[in-house]
Amino acid sequence: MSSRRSNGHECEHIVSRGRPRGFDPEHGVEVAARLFRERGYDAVGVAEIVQAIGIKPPSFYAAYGSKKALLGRVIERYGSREGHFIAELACPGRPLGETAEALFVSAVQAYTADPAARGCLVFEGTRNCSDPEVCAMAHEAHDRLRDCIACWISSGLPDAAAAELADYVLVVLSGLSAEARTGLARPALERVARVAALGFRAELARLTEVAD
Amino acid sequence: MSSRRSNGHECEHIVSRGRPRGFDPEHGVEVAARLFRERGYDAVGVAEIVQAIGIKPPSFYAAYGSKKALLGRVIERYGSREGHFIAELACPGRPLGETAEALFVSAVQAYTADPAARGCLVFEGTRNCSDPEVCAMAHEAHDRLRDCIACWISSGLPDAAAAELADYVLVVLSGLSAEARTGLARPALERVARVAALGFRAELARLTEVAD
DNA sequence: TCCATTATTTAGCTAGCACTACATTAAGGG
DNA sequence: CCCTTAATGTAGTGCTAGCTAAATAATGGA
Repeated sequence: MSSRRSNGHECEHIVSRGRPRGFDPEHGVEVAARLFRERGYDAVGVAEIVQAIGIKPPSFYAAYGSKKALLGRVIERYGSREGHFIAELACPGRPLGETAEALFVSAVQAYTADPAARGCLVFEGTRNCSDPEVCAMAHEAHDRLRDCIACWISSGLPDAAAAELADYVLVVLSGLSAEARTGLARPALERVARVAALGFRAELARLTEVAD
Repeated sequence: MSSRRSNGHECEHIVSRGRPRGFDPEHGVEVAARLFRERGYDAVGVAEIVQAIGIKPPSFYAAYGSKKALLGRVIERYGSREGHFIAELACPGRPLGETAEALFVSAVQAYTADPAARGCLVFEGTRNCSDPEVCAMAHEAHDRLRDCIACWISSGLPDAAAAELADYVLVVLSGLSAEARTGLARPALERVARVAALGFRAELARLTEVAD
C-alpha cells in the first residue's frame, strides 16, 4: 500500500515503466555541444536547442533539468575526450618537445575541423558568460586540462619547471583556439603551432641545462 | 520663417543651445570600458552602466545612441591606445626579437594591471557575444591590431615571413590575455611571455637564415 | 520676458529569455 | 481492461533586457 514495494521477485530488469522517450538524450547532448561551440553558451537559446534536437521544452527539461545542467553534460563529455586526446599523444618515453609539437598541431586540427565551430568549446564557448556559475564550470574544466598537461610534463623535471611549461602550453593552446575562432586559416595556425613548439624546446633545453 | 536660417553674423561659436549636459560623456565611456572589460559586453546591462555613470536611461541613449554604439566608442578608444602602446615599443632600429619580448611582457603587465578586469578588452570582452554585429566590431578591432603588428614586423623580411610572425604574435597575445583572465598570476605569465619570445627569436633566426 | 532648444525625470513598453502547469498519450503491471 | 508511470504537446508564466514617450527643468537668444 505504501509507495516503495521491493518484495516479491523484483530486480528482474529496471526497465522503463511509462511512455518511452522519443529521442536519444545523448544525441541531444551532441547537438547542444555543436551549438554551444558554434556560438557560445549565452547566444544559444533553449528554444533553438529543442528545435535542433526535434523536441519541445518540457521534454528538454525532463531530460536535462536545465540549460546549465545540459552544459555540464556537454563539458563533461568534451573534457573526457580532450583528456584521451592528450593521453594518446603523450606516449611514455616520447621526448617532451616532440609531444608538445604534436599536441599543438593536433590542437590546430581539432580547432579547425569544423569550419562553423572553430576553437575549443571550453576556451571559446563558455568564457565570459553572463552566468557566474557557468564561468565556474568553465574554470573547473580549464583546471582539469591544466592538471592533465602538468601531469604529462612532470617527468624528470623540477616541479617549478614543469609548472612553467604547463602554463606555456596552456597559453599556446588558448591562443590557437582564439585565433582559430577569429578565422585564421589552418595552414597559418599550423605554422604558428610549430613556432610555439620551438619556444617550448628552447625553454626545455634551458631548464634541463640549469638542472644539471 | 523656414527652419534653417544661416544669415546674419552666425558661426561665432557653435555653443550648446539648450540645457547643458550634467555629466561628461567621455567619462561615461571610461566607466563602460571598465565594466565591459570586467565582465564582458553581454553580461553588463544598460541599467548597470547608467547607474555606474550616475544618469538615467534617456540620458544614456541621448548621449550614446545605444549600448552597441557605446561599445563602438569604447573599442575605438581602446584601439587607439593599443596602437600607441605598440608603436612606443617598436622604435625603429630596435631588434625584432627584443621588441617582441618587450611587447609580450608589457602585454602581461597591461592584462594584469587591474585585478578585477584582467585580459584584453577586445580579446576577452567582446568575443563570442550573442550579437553578430558586436562580433563584427570585435573582428574589426582585431584586424586593426593584426595590421599594426604586421606593419611593425615587416622590416627587411619577406612578406610571408612577416605574416607568419605576426600571426604568432597575435596567438601569443590572445593566449596571454585568456590566461590572464582565467587567473594565472603575473609572474607566471611573465615567464610564459619570455618563453614565447624565445620561440619568436628562434623562428626569426630560421627565417633570416633561409632568406640568405 | 518669452520662446526655442536641449537634457533630465518618471514611468513604462515590447520582445525575448529560461522555464512550467496542465492535459494527453503511450507504454508496463496486475 | 483498468491503473500506474512517465514522456509529450499546448499554451503560457514571470522576469529581465534594451529601449522610449511624455512631461519637466535648465540654458541661450530675441
